This record gives sequence, structure tokens and C-alpha cells, in this order.
Amino acid sequence: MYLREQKKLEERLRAVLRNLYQIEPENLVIEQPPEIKFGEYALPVAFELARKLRRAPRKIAEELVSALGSVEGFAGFEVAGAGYINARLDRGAAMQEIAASSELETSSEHLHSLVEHTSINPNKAAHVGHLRNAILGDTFVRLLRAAGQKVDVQNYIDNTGVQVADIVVGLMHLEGLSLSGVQALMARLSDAGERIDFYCWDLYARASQWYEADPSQKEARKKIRLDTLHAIEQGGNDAAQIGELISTAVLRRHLETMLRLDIEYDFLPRESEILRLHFWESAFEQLKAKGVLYFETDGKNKGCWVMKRGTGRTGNALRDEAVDDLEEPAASDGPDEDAKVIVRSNGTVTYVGKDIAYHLWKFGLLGRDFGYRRFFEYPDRECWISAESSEDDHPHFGEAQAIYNVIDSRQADPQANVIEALRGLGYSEQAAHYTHFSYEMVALTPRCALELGYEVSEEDQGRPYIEVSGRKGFGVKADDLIDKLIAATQQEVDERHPERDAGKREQIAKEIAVGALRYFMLKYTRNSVIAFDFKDALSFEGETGPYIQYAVVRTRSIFRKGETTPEQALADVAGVDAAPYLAGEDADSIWQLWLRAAKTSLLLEQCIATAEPAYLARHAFQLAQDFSNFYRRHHILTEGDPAKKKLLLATAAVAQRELIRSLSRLGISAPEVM
RNA sequence: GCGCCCGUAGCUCAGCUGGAUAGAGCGAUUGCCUCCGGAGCAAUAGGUCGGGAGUUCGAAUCUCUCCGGGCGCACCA
Repeated sequence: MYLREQKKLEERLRAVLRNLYQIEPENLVIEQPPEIKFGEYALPVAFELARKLRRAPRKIAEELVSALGSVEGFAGFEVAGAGYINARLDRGAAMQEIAASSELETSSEHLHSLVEHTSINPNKAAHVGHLRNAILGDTFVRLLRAAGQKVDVQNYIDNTGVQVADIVVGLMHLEGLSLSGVQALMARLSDAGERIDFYCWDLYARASQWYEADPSQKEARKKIRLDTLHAIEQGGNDAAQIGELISTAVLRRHLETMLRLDIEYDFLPRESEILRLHFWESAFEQLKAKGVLYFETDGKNKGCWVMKRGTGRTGNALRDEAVDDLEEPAASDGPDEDAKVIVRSNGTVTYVGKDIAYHLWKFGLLGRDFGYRRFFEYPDRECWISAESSEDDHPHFGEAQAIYNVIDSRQADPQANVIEALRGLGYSEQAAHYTHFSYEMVALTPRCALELGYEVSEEDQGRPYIEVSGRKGFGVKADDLIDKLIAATQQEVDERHPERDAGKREQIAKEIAVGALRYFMLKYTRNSVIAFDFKDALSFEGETGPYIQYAVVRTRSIFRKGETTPEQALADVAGVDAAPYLAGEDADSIWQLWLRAAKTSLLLEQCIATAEPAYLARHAFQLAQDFSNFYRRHHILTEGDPAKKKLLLATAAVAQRELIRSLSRLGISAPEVM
């Protein structure tokens, strides 16, 4: 509603500007006034015109107001301050429209998008940082789907990299296990109900330390590491099989962990298939043919295939389509030492090279495809994994029009390299729809680190936060955090609802725990580092998920006691002349709620345009705040005036509708009771 | 050396394409359950928006510069 009226207002204003001044502004700013008493829209356009027309802004504003005349849906326009034009909606009519229109207003393109998120190395348990990644990614997927896009969700699995190699080294050289020994170990862990990813968490830290532990052995151990890595890449040996066993088991655990937060995937592309299906060879041909790569014959990169780096573009810009190719820097003499190595002098491909091939595949530009095999069952969908050959009835992924890579900000450079390569190949359309959905890391506060029993140096204690490290085994495991949250919510629920059966209480506790965790990860904007602390994460009061869920629970309670339904309440308000109840000081708390509810579509659009889910999280919270405020001031069920009572019930209904809608896009459920 | 991010209330953070008295949560102080669930509501205190300069009718927001903090700039993945 809000968005539609805004567009109507904008069109009308443009017509007026054309008629009056023959002006066609590129973008017309329409703001939301700071206070509700100023109306619903504010237009600072007169200030802009003042300069061009060399006249007082207030005069211009007055002229515009009289030219605007009356617009359907609007109660009127007025000049305020030094030259603002404030627009007021016809509250009664707007209310009716909001009550009646439950569908979504959306103007964004209906693209086929691909979102990659999670992508944890399958060699250890997921930690809080991975949770931020997965929650951001999953939420964004929900936003795109809400806007009508077809979205594939991918979780990239680096199952042949050094991190998996480190675990294999740990198993073979620290634990002295053979392939059968590893199989026995896995069976033992499974029987004991122990989480293999937790086992690997410790082993990975030990292995990482082992490399450095003995200076005299350092070189030899580094060689073991490298040999193991190569063996895994090669395949067809024990190391590779151990790597496959462990990484697959850990991957399964990651999927289980994420499923606890209602996070699902469609496809798990693995590096092993990128290698064995020769994705790189195809990419290499293209890159050479288009001159994106060239063979360096001199300097430090002699014997490598390299790519020149971008000219001033940042991988951080969401869509730098506006950046047209500037002229090439003058070809100076000698080798470009700053070029990015893609193929090493020994003929092997770097990570960026493989990533270029993978991203060509994502856009359907590679000319090769993965094989597909079933891997994991969700209640309502299947998750597929890459394979060298396909099962019957397999789906097909890739060929997306737009892609989003949820990857932390430290990888901005390699991401920019891939975009650069796409552009170099002439795929500028695809490059423009390539978004590095970047976010800052989750670190621990020194206090949190101490609580967990880690040693914290004097220097670190003085810092605002300490980076987690898988190599050191330093961090908060995702499952531990979820367990802790559930324990805390369980206790609350048990106290509040001792009469309910245990299964129901457990269900409610889980929903609240998930709500708390997801909201916690979403309320910070992407480029803010989260300094993690149990105190904040385990909070259920104030700006938290449970606060919002509680608002919904209250609305449910109203309809239960009032023996009606939200749908009925919304239907009943049709035809009621609510205007008298929507004006005046006391009515602002009612109108505020309707207005906010009308803005959900606007927020969705903003979130997608800026790739920032935090805005919707905030919106949901503000909606809950508006409702709590309204709830206190207006006693619905005892209202004596029948017309007003209908309005109040409808207000609760629309609040519930928009709260549930917003929460579901955040991946948070709204329990019946809590 | 080059690039990116951050610096706003005691703490943690919002502040959208420049706009009306700079907001929220937590913490502090103080009120509010004969009334739809207090995981709540209301009020008070608390800010040279890191410093400086510039652009502008107007700057927390844009530009430059300096200070402080973080992260990238491998023939590692």
C-alpha cells in the first residue's frame, strides 16, 4: 500500500513539475517524515528547485501544493518548515486498503537467482561465524523468494583442500590410523553418539599445531601435508578415501546443524568434481582465447599464466555496472608484477582459477555440467550433491541470471578477481549480476573467551574482540550455542507453562531459541563485526527475536479470548467508517501500526536492492514495538463502541499478519503460545 | 606502500539515495499487574556524531586530510 501510493504521488508530482517548470528530475526524493504528525510522505523537492529557479523554496512549495490539487487516496498536501511539502494519506481509505490487500506489492525483476552460502570446510564443526553466514544467506534466499524469484541454494564444499588434508594428516600421522582404522573410529563415534565434527574440531587444532611444534621436523611435516593434499586431489588412494569419508560425514553434520535453524540447500557442488570433470580446462580455453590470461615470460611470475588486476574496481561494490571499462593503463615496459597468478609455473591451477571455472558454470557459460546424486532428505525437498555421473531423474542447476555469494569480507579481492575475469571474457551482463554478499566476521569478546576457558593474552584482553581460529580450536561451536539457547528457553517455557505437555514445551523452546539466534545474527548490518558474547546472544528481552514472537503470541491470545479470527476481524472492518478513530493524538498509536504494516513491501524491496536483511529485522522489531504500544493504550476486548472495537480488532489482525509475514522471511516462526 | 571496512549515549548498534528537535536495545534511576499474558509499557538521566578543512540554502551522511582500530594485498586454499 505505502509503496504504491508513493509511486502514485511521484508520478503526479512529475507531471506537475513538467507542466509548471518543464523539469524532469532524474530521481525525485520522497522521504518519510520524522514524526507521524507531519503526514506520511515528505517532499524536499522545493529546496532543489530553489536554486534552479532562483526563488524562495517556500514560494515554490506553495505553488506545487496548489498545482497538485487533490490526489485520490490523499487527504491533502501542505507546506511545512522552510519549504517541505508534506503529504497526508486519507487514513480511513488507506486503512481499508491495507486491511483488504494481503498480497505483496513487488516491482523487482523475476530473475532466476543462485545464492551460495555456508560453504564450510568439511573438516571440523561449524562455529558462530558460519552461523552468521548461513543465517544471512538463508534469510536472503527467503527474501528473494518472497519477491517472486526462482532461487537455487548452493553450499560449496571444498572437500579436496588443505583443511581436509590437515584432518587426514591428523588421522594418519598423529593417530596412526589406516583406512580401516578410520572406518572403525567413525563407527565407534557413531555408536557412542558423539559428533564427528566435534572430534575433528580438536583433531584439526592438534594437526595444525603439530606442523609447527618441532622445529627440526617442520620441513618434513610440511612435506607430509603437501603430499597428502596432492594425494587427495589425485584420488584413488587411501588418503583420498579417508578424506572422502570424513568430509562427507562432517558435511552431513553441517547440514543437520543448519537444519536445526530451518536452513536447507538444493545443491552441494564439490571441488572434487570441479577437478575430475575438468571444469578448469574449459575455462582455461576461454580465458586464453579472449586474452584474459597471458603467459608471463619474465619477472617473478615467469612461467605462469596471469591475469592483470582490475583498475580500481572493488569487489565490494554491490553492482558496479556503472563502471565502464576505462581505458587500459598504458602498457609499460617489463612484466606486470602486480598481475594475479592463475596457473602456476608447475602447471597447477590456483584457487581463483578454479573459482572462475565454477562461476562460469553458475551462469551456464562453461559448457560443462556436474553429475547429480541424491544426498540429503528434507521434509519437503531433496538436497543434491555433485558427482562424476548422474542418478536418474536428477535436476539441473546453474544457468542463473543473478548470483549472490555469501562470503566474508576478507575474500573481497579474490571475488573481485572472478568478476574481473567474467568481464574480461565479455560477460558484462553476468558480471553486473554478480554480487559478493559480503559480511564481517563474528569474533569473541575477551570476556567470552575467558568464560570458555581459553587463555587470553594481556594484549588480547585489551581488544574489543578476538578473531576465532579453527587452527587454534578457538571459537564457539554452532551446536553448543544452539544447545545452550534451547536449554535457556526450555527453562523459561517450563516455568511459564508447567501445565503443558513436555513435547509441546520442547517445541516452543526450540522455536524461541531459533528466533533468538536468527534475530541476533540479523540485527547487525553486514559490515559490522559482531563481538560475540553469551550474555547478548542469550538475551530474550528488548530488541530480540523472542520480543517479536511475543507480540504475535499476544495477538493470538486476543483472538482466542475474543472468539474470533484475524481473517474475520479484517473482513468485519470493511465498511466501517474508521476515520474518526484514526485522527488525533490518541489515535496515533493505532495509525502508526497500520502505517508500519503498510511498509513491509517497501522494506522487502529495500532489503533486496541493498542485499541487507537487517532492515527487515529492524522493521519486524519496530512493528512489534508499535503493537506493544498500541496494546497498552487500547483495551480491545472491553471496548464499548462497536465500530471502534472492530477497528481495534482489525488493528491486531493486521499487526499479526505483517509480523508473521516479516518473521517468516527472517526464518523465524511465531509460536501459538510461549 | 596500495586497497577495503569501522570510529555516533556508560556498553552494543541503527540512522536509507545529503534535509525538519540525532534514534533503539542493554545498563542506571523511577513509576505501572481489581483490566486482552510483565519475554511487556511509561518516564528521567546520558551525545564536541574521532579531529580539522571543504562543497551546499542545509552534512552523522558527500570530498579531502589527519588520528585511532580491524582486514586484505602469495606460484595458500
